[in-house]
Amino acid sequence: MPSGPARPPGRPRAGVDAAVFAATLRTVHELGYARATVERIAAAAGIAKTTIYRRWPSKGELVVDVLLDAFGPAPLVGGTRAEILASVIRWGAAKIAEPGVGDAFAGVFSDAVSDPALRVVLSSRLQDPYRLALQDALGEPEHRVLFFVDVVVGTLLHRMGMTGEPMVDADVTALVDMVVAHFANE
Amino acid sequence: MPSGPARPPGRPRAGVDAAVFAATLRTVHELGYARATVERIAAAAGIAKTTIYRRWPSKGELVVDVLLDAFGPAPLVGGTRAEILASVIRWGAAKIAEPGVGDAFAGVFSDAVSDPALRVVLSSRLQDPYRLALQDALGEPEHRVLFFVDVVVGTLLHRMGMTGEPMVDADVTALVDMVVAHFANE
DNA sequence: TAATTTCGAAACCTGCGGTATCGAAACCTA
DNA sequence: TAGGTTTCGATACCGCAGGTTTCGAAATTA
Repeated sequence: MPSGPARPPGRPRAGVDAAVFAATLRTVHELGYARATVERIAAAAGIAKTTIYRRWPSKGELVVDVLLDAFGPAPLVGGTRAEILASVIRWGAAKIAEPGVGDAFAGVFSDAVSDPALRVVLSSRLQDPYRLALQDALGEPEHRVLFFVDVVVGTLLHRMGMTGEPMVDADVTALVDMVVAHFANE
Repeated sequence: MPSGPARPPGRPRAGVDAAVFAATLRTVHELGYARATVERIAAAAGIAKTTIYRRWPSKGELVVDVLLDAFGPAPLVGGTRAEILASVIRWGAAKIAEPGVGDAFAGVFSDAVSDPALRVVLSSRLQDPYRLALQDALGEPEHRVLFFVDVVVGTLLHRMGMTGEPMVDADVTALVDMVVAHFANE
């Protein structure tokens, strides 16, 4: 028998992560980021507020985990550099357009502006994995990929923040054209 | 006699706007947007918190006025379309890099994400004047200029929000190159 | 059954945006 | 100088959200 680490004594943790993630997106989508209080999210997930704070140290870090779960790994397969760039931009735009995802992203980004600790979490846990994967897939230096992320994510979030609606397809296409023309030169 | 509107009776309003604007930028620069409370801003300006709330209905609208004062009119003089685009991008980047301005911009933008009323104010009082001036100077339709603003402001604010520092000159140049190549085609 | 760990419910603290109150100060008119 | 009007400063206050503490009940192992 592969005697894995024996289960420790005591009541086991309930598997509530998926329910909390879904409840967070639903609540943020319905009420907006600021009115989606931790207490309301817990109620929507059918658990107690204290259970959330036992797993996540702050609302911001909870939302970072929600976004990691919502985005998943970036699809970086593709032929030419232009195709890779276009597909990752369209993938990001589509994810941000999903109910609650854009609001959650803009909200946690906003919180991070005044919270250096959260900014580190956002940068290291959410941005860095995609940045490293892009550096690898494109063979670009770090600062060029960081600029790419600033342009794509910044543009999509600015539209979301100013209008409350995700960017329409025609403008996503313009973004793809502009960015690909700038980065695809070999 | 040019009987202008006679001064109404009662104690005249003190001219505190300039002091409040400066105190807001200073406080936001030193403490960040969230910790720059209205009470601290008032203290830095040497006035009472109630005096601020007599003039501005909310912290968000105060900061919008601060930004209007800090940015001033956009410099849209210039020869070619490319020159106009480049100069307005560099002007925006330089303003956002001024102490407190970038933090205040990112902060009020963040607040607007969850506050539709503030979003309307931000859009109509801050974005629209520059958008209209750009439409006029470039002869571009509204949706193209809105896309331009999303790209430029979104990129600059994303960099500011993720790193806490304004965008360095080399990256501003890359932004200029990319946007000009996309928009300057006649 | 005893020990251990998590859960839920509730009370609680802190800080901030925003409001209400009220006496003092500054101005105009008579 | 006196009276009316408006703004100012100080203070207390309210609502709400993030986050903490407490404690008894539930779920598991040994």
